[in-house]
Amino acid sequence: MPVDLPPHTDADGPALPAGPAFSPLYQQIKALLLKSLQGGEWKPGEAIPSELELAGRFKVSQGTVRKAIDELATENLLVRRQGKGTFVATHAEEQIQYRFLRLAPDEGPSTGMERHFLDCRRMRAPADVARALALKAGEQALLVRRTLWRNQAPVVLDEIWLPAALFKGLTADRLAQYAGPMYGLFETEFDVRMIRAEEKIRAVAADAATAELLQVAQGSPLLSVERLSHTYGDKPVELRRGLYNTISHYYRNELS
Amino acid sequence: MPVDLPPHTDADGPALPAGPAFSPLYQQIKALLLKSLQGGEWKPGEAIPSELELAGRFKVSQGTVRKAIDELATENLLVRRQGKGTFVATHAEEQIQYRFLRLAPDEGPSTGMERHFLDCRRMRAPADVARALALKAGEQALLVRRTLWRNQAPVVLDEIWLPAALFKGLTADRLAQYAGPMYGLFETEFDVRMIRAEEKIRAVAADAATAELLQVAQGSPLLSVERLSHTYGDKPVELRRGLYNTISHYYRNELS
DNA sequence: TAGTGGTCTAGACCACACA
DNA sequence: GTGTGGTCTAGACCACTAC
Repeated sequence: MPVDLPPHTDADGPALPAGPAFSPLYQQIKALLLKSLQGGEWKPGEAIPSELELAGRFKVSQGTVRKAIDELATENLLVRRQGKGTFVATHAEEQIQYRFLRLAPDEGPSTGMERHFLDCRRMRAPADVARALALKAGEQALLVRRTLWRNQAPVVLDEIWLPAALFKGLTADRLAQYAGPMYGLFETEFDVRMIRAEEKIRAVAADAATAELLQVAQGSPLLSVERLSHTYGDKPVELRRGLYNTISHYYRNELS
Repeated sequence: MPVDLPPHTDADGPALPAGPAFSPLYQQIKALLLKSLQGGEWKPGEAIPSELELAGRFKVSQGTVRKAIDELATENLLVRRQGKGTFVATHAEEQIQYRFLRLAPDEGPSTGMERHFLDCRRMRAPADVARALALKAGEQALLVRRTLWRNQAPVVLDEIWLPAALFKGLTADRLAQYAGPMYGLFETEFDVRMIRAEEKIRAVAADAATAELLQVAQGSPLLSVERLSHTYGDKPVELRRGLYNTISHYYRNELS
């Protein structure tokens, strides 16, 4: 690539205002790797080619490939394992903890929670959901509802909105049968990889229906967690509205 | 340093189980830089010596210093500025936004908020506060209470607990006079730098006193944000209990 | 023993800020 | 122009994993 694509600012005509800046070689390599990931050349959990091989393929030094991979690794798209190789990140084998779940119990270990699926319906996406998921007007969406339990008590009620076009054949049964994180099933069965998400968190009062499902009094304060998840290319593919009972759990966050 | 401190695993006796592992040179350099930061050799906002100079001082290559600085920069302890130098991170000149405040308004720009200080009292630390701040039994603490306002309405009520020994002379007046982030004042006036924090978030119901201060109905759901902030060496130096009215604001978070 | 990622070096050159 | 961080290279060697 360095032969065809000099790392300098695009040499062309008189200087444009707010020009194209400057793209380091390793950023170009990173973009190429990203394209391969997006194109499915390497699947989640698989190893990508070795640094030396990639360096040969792209005609750059190993150090340059390294820097590209470094950035993808800090973004959690790749995982390096010394002596073994570099692997595509996956939600399907997060042994310890669900990667995106920030809920921790006040006491005891942060073990997995029991999942109960309530229903999985196909319907026209409401306006706000359609907007968040960038669906065309009237496009179909799936609504999955489920609860998460710990110690025989419900803690979380999730409403999960998905573009129906991407998840053909998804049913509550299929969800219930799959062991492991939901995002793992999305990867292996529907080829949808969750890369990044934004959450908006508020405190709300439980309505009657929610109160019953979470076994709390109506009006009880609940944590409302609205998550918008994205795949490659920052494409939104899931809108998840969670209500958490934070009597014996809390949402943890790190600031730096 | 590489002369006196070979980067190999500590050569000593028969292999211990779970041995001391192995410390790369750049990690040792990083530790030395950290010590200088902690010791106040370079103050927040100041430039540290150039990479070349540090390389000379430590007798390592520029690349090794670079990697050490890289890590400190991604941890937000240092800030690199091309062409100018590398600077010690500071809360005192965060022009855009308070670094640790994750509260955003539903609409409009995330501008600064108006601060009203209610009081600043010195007292014996309650047991839970003492435990969190690692204070000795009966050691004195400061309790600062304040509200944050936007658009002539109160949004946040903070209870801020500080070790009295570190903040001699802190008063509500002094806080009110200082323009800019509170952590900026802590840096310049008390030489306490906030590096990292953990937050535990829950939904709670407003009690009578809180309801009045935040101008909401008693029992209204509020976001409870308990923040434990640390300086160098992971020493806890602030326990902050915030209650946020999330009617027109939300707590934002990024997952990856 | 071979292959992979991880560390370290030395040197050349580029982009940016500032005087 | 000088000094700073940023990029890129080529090569040596180390640590970990697997066979």
